[in-house]
Amino acid sequence: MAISVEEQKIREHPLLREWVADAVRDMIAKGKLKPGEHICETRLASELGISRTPLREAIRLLETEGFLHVVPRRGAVVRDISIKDVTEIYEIKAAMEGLSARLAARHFNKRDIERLKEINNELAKLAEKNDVNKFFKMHNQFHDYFLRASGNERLYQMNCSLIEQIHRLRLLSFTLEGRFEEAIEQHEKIIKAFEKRDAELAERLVSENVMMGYRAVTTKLKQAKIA
Amino acid sequence: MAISVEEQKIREHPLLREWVADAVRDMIAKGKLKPGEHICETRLASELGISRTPLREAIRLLETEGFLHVVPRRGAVVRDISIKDVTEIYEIKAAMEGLSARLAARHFNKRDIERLKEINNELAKLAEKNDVNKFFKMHNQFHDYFLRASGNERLYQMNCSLIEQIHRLRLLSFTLEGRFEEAIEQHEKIIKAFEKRDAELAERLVSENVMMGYRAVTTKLKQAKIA
DNA sequence: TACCTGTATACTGTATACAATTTCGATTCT
DNA sequence: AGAATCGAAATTGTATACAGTATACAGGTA
Repeated sequence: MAISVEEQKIREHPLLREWVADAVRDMIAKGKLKPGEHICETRLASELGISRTPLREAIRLLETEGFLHVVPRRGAVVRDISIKDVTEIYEIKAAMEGLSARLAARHFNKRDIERLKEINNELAKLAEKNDVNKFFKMHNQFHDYFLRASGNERLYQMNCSLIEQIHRLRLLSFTLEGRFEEAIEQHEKIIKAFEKRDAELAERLVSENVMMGYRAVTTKLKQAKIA
Repeated sequence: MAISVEEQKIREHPLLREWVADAVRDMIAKGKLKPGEHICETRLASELGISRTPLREAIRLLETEGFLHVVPRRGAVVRDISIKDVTEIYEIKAAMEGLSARLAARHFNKRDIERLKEINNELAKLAEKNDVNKFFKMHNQFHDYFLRASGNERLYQMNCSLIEQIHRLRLLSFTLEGRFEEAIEQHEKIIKAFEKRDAELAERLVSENVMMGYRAVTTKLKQAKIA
């Protein structure tokens, strides 16, 4: 039996503002809130069955996350993601993930390398099955591994909030022909760099890997714009 | 005649939440709110002469900026900046500023180079006068120049909110013996790299320049901890 | 017709009121 | 004495009320 919306609010999120932020992000991802659309606090709050206070606090969060653009006394509008935005995000992402690889390489041990190999093997299996969703999740785990291992908590958090904005686009990009194999191949090279304890090489390869993701995403984006 | 606090709130900031955020940041910087100290919304709001609503919205902002740590249903505490935090921030800052230099180098023209030289000349003059505050401001302008010229708006914004957390520490670090000269010298090398249109070199030099700032800050920080 | 201008309406910004939770001290029990 | 428990006070979370501002539209004027 389905649980009520009321219960759901409490279950995963002790705080309404976080539940609301997730809900709004979801509405944007699903296209229920369209780019450029103005958000009326009164209406949206009543639609979500809450008051304006937690919604407004969620809006502040979504603003810093880049989902909304807020003009004083005019309210929030859903930000459109242009190719320019995607470029900006990927430029930063490449630098940050590259940095994390360099930092992580300094104290990577055999166990870490093994774990990366395991993940990449899993990716190979999922590629065979052509399971885009699971591949995407596992792929993120690969990258998360050295972002976390970097030991720089801020780096990890900032990267998370950055890629959340392009979550959907990234997912979509994995439906491109040959995308799986390309990623797995590059991951292998990255693992080898870690094995050689070559931090600079790892940094460069990860950066390049990210920028390959960028090309995939923009390819998809252009396809979508035409269609 | 001095204008009232009420008027000041409106004058610079059309929005109370922004005025409040500035005020709280200032209180933290001035030590009026100490690290680890719990923020009581009711009390602080009345102290500032406002209601809890805009204060709460400011708290959300300051949380993402790293000034406060918020535990659900327990409120916000002022975050202490440890050496670990400073390290994290500088690692990211070095990568981001380096990136901005590389990006900016691609479309830097003679006018841009001239401007950088001008700033560095100003810095030399201020160093002579030993004017720490003005030197600090002008120094920031130097770095802001290519952060803006990178054309990556997010990069600029993210870097701003990052260094705001260590504003005071950075200012303090310029009181170190030989810090002025060191900075000016490195700036000259950076300018030369831009002149040569060597983006990679510019990136590396800027990164190194940032990490030199890191060493200066940690030196001061350790001095302060002992004193 | 094009352009003001005034007014009604809708919406955001701020304050206040109420509910739920946590904190802390007094009290009791072991 | 120390641990456990209960309850009042304090504090956060949420809802609502009110005030000020922006928007849209009708009517008037050049």
